[in-house]
Amino acid sequence: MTGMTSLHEFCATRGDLAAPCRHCGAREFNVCQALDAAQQEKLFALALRLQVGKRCRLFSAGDPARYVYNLTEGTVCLSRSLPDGRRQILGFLLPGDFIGFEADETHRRDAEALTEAKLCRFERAAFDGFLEDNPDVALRLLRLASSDLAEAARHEVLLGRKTALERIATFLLDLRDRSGARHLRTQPLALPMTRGEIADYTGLTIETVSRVLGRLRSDKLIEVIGTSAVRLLDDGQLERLSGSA
Amino acid sequence: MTGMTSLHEFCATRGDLAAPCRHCGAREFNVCQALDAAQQEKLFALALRLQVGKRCRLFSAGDPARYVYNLTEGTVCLSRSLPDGRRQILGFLLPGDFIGFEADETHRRDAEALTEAKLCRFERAAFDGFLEDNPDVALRLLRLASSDLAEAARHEVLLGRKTALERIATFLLDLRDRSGARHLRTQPLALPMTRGEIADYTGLTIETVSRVLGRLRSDKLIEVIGTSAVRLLDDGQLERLSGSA
DNA sequence: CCGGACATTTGATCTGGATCAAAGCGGGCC
DNA sequence: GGCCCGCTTTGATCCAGATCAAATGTCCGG
Repeated sequence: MTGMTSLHEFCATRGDLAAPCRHCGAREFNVCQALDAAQQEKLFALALRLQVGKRCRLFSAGDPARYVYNLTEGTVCLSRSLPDGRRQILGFLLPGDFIGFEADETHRRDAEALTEAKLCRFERAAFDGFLEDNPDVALRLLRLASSDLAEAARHEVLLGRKTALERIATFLLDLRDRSGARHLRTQPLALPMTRGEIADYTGLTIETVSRVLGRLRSDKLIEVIGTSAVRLLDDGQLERLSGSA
Repeated sequence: MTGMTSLHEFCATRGDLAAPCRHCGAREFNVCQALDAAQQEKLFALALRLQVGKRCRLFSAGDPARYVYNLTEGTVCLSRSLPDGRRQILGFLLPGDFIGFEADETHRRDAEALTEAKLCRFERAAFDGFLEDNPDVALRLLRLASSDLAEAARHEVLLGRKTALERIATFLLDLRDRSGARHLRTQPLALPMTRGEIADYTGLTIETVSRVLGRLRSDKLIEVIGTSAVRLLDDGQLERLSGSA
């Protein structure tokens, strides 16, 4: 409990009072992408716009899955932990990512904001209803879930078979690509997560993450800017070091 | 290429010549579950029943995703490999599992039969059409994809944060549970995969897998029956050793 | 601009699992 | 039923990354 903000600190605005979707940064991604005007209006009527602070826990594994979310600003991480506290971070979510959809009524992961974040929140029941009325959206979501699955597969390869150096190179390149796809700045590339969070994503320790970043820096493959940004200086070499191709 | 059978060795029967769905062992699972009679008939009309031999590669990462499959008998493994040959097995599929659905037009994984296997194969385009006409099936598939994602998350925890002993205990308990859910025999529990495949699933080496199984055996937590079966002798202790609870 | 708490880096040592190297063995095939 | 060939087990050694232990930054609040 390190000063974690909680649900009652949400600063919430009703859908009809918030900025309309056409100004939303996440509009062109994922669920919201390619909704027609009528669909968008209906979906937006179900939405509650939220802003949450750094370290805010959106939900925890085991919680009833009452809501689904669409991230519009900020970074959120999904993780799962073992009873003794060891944690595996499953991924870092960026604006446009869809969060919290579960097969049954229970969350299987923890979701925590790494930065201040803004989200659209939907009641699960209402969202399910929307999906039933809009099968094309359900199909889009199915495609999204499939690409999440492909991404999980790449992460499993990273965790099961890559060396520390390969893991960090892969992490940096992936983050750069994902950030770029969302039109976020990639040079320098923001690292909204701590070294500890990078460690929990890559299956390493803080010290190893730090040492590998140090080595990449002294090899002039990256420039480390403060503690929360890097510049990738040699994509080709990083690619080679990533082990993926 | 160790005697791998390939596509032309498929022994294929047309849908209308094969045993009807009502005798299919996979009928009560996944996609086929709870289809009404009319839907089942339509879907079956699209199906080609296949039988493939041990080591048969169904598809490889990078292949165009022309078909989706429903496994009805046997075991199939999904994997991804690095260019230098290191392999990560993502999961072992049992009868009832649905295989090969992709977000775009390309497979992202390799799929290989570990035993002789029977499958229903559907043209991707025809299957997509069926989904459009049957939104309830699309929703079911979406739910399936979500639980696959939850399973991938558990596997990421195993690969990123568990010890060798915890990995093997987890693997054995999971396989037992999954086999049980499909009404397969669990005592003794069949291990249709080699030690090398267990190693590639758990992110370990063959030697470590063998040593850990040896230790579990000498601790009287399992009985090793030949090379392809085990008996779990102390679920509570295995559970504790699995690190998960 | 300063202080102080926490994040990060760096260094020394340890160790779980990998790697290298031989035996066992099992089960498919004739 | 016997004979291989490849799988599996077992043993000895090694090493990448973990752990333990200090420094050093850095950023935030006052």
